[in-house]
Amino acid sequence: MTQEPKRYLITAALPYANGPIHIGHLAGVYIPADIYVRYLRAMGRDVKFVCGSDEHGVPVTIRAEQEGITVQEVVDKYHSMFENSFREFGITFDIYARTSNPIHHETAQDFFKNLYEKGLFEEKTEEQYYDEVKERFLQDRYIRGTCPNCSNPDAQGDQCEKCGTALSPNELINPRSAYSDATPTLRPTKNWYLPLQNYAEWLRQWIVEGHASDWKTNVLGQCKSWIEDGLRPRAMTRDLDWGIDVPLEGLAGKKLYVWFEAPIGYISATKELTSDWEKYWKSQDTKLVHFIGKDNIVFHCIIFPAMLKAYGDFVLPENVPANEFMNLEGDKISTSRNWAVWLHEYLQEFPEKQDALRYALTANMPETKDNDFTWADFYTKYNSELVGILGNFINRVVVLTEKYFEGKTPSVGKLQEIDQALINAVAEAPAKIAQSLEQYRFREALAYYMDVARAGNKYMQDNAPWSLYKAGFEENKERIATILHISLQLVANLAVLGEPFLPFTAGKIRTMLGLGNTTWAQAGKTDLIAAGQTIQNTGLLFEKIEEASIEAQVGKLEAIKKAREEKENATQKPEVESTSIVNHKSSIEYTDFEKIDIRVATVLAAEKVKGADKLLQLTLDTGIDTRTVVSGIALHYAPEDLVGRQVCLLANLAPRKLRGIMSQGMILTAEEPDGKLRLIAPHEVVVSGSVVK
RNA sequence: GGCGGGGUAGCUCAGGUGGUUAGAGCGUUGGAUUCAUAACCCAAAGGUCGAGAGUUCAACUCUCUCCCCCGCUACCA
Repeated sequence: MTQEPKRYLITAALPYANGPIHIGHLAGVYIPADIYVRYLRAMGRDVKFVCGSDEHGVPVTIRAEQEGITVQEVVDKYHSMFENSFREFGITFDIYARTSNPIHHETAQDFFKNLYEKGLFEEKTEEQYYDEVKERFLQDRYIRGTCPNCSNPDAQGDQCEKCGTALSPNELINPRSAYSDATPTLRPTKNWYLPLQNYAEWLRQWIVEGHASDWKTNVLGQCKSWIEDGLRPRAMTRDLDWGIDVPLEGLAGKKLYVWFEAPIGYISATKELTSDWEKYWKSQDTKLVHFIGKDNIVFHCIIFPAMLKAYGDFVLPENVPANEFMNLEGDKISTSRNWAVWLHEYLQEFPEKQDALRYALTANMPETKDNDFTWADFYTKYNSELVGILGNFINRVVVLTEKYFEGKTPSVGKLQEIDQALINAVAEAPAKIAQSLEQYRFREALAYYMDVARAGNKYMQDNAPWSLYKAGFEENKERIATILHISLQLVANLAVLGEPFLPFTAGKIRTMLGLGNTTWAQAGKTDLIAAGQTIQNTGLLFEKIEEASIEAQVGKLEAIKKAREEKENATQKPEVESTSIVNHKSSIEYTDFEKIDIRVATVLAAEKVKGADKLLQLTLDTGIDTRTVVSGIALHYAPEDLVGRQVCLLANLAPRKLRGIMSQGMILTAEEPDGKLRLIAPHEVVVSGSVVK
């Protein structure tokens, strides 16, 4: 790092092919990456910018089911949508690949085989939910059941869409397969795990010690937290239909874990791009930078580097400048709830306004914390900054040049102090902007860029060439010429420096000035336009946005919100009417209660769970069987006091492993306000197995 | 419950090895100006730097406790 890297490999997170690109993706990943890359290219550096669609995993299969089309159709649809909208938006990937490409399958399988043959995986056989009817293992999302939180009968095994609670399949009441409605059973299945704990010390040194000063605090903190928490083996294969086959014999229906193969997509995309790909991946003088959102930190900072290390030879990321999230009008962006500003829609509804969005999202980039995008802010930022400061400055220079010099660049005369001051300010700008960009401080870089335009406006105002013109053009001609000459040079700088941030605008300025492609080396110079060069007034760079078009956008979002609220009210309200009963949870029907099997059980044995301070392992006589239940009451009851006691057991709760012990039910307790737990039991001894209702 | 990040002007955010009047952009108000898309330029108002306690000659900056937001995670069941 002390010396300049020979080449750069820049990756942007692979967008997942189950929904369109929205402003959150842009602000978090694609805009910063593209700015960085455009800057590097302007610097004349050797850089490759790779990305592609991530097409495997469970959610695309769900999307296919919802839309009633094949999975292939889903990924094809989103892949081409991504490709088009990125291109139109000016995100300049050197290659936009896809993980369904054969070259990716081969690369990912080779990677797996390499680690497998070195014996770096742990094989583990575990119980997984299985659909006996369809004869397949069920991923979390394919298990449906009643949400324990809001009683939504169609909650998925990983999350309830209604109330947003994160779930695991065991939490669902009455779990059933999404395919067949059959009750899933547990079946053993073998999978391959990457023992991340073996890389913990190496990761700690590399990240916590090695990158303490150059990685962003949010990234560093998250990594530290993971490492100190203790890394565990992570399954690199899954029981799935859709994905890349595990390259071992006799393993039908087993695929590579998406988060194993997706980052390898960066490698296969580079392979597809150039036969020289190894130079970018295996030569230590390459600087690898991953642009991602904060949700991807663990995969890019822990898992993928561990994989690369395990394989050997590969370069590791020099930096992973993850951004936080962009909210929309105060609410979290959500694809499934349709709460987003979609790129393809924006491009259609605001034609030729790519830079407006690029500007708003860069100026407000969630670099250190979550940020909020509002249309009102977009509107004022655009009208007051892009139109008022940048566009207006350029326009006034061009118009004055037209008026006073027939649109030809006048020659520079004797410089005054005020001219020199501006020239100096312009000369300093590129280094300032570059330094911010090198540190991934995009907002700051953009602000410095705008400062150049501000300086231009001030220069105009202070020199007021129009006053000199009125006072007498002939006697002031040299001075007016000098002022406009310098102003035009400044406009040229706005094109050069603006290329990373506002590429479309930069292009338009170049056309006006008759500049060819520019490089960063030209930035800061004030001889970019020769005297006599004709300036073409090609019209305003930025037209004001009408309030109506913003109102339309806000209205669109309000409609979505209203529809959602109505839907929620409609599904959960009707019972609660003229009663004055205060419910802490939403009402349920008797049929909901009927699903619950509570019965009295007698404690046969009780012991503390090793290594857990809150858990007791209980053996219960339920009247119908003898079963094990793990309960978090160790702080409230001693094991010996429990033997022989009767307790109430929620008997049909899905089994769940706790501290390695399968718990087959739940003991009911009353929780006092101070957190003290008391067992619920019948007042008199009853027959074990008596039903509570 | 634990961990990580954040809580600084109306809005979006900078900043600080503790030390004179806490910064920027936008917004607001006033002024100046008219080349320019009522844009630009100048100026002002506006903050008990999440709350409380402590350390210190001195804290927004350090320590502790607490509250709120975002994320991760667990021995919630």
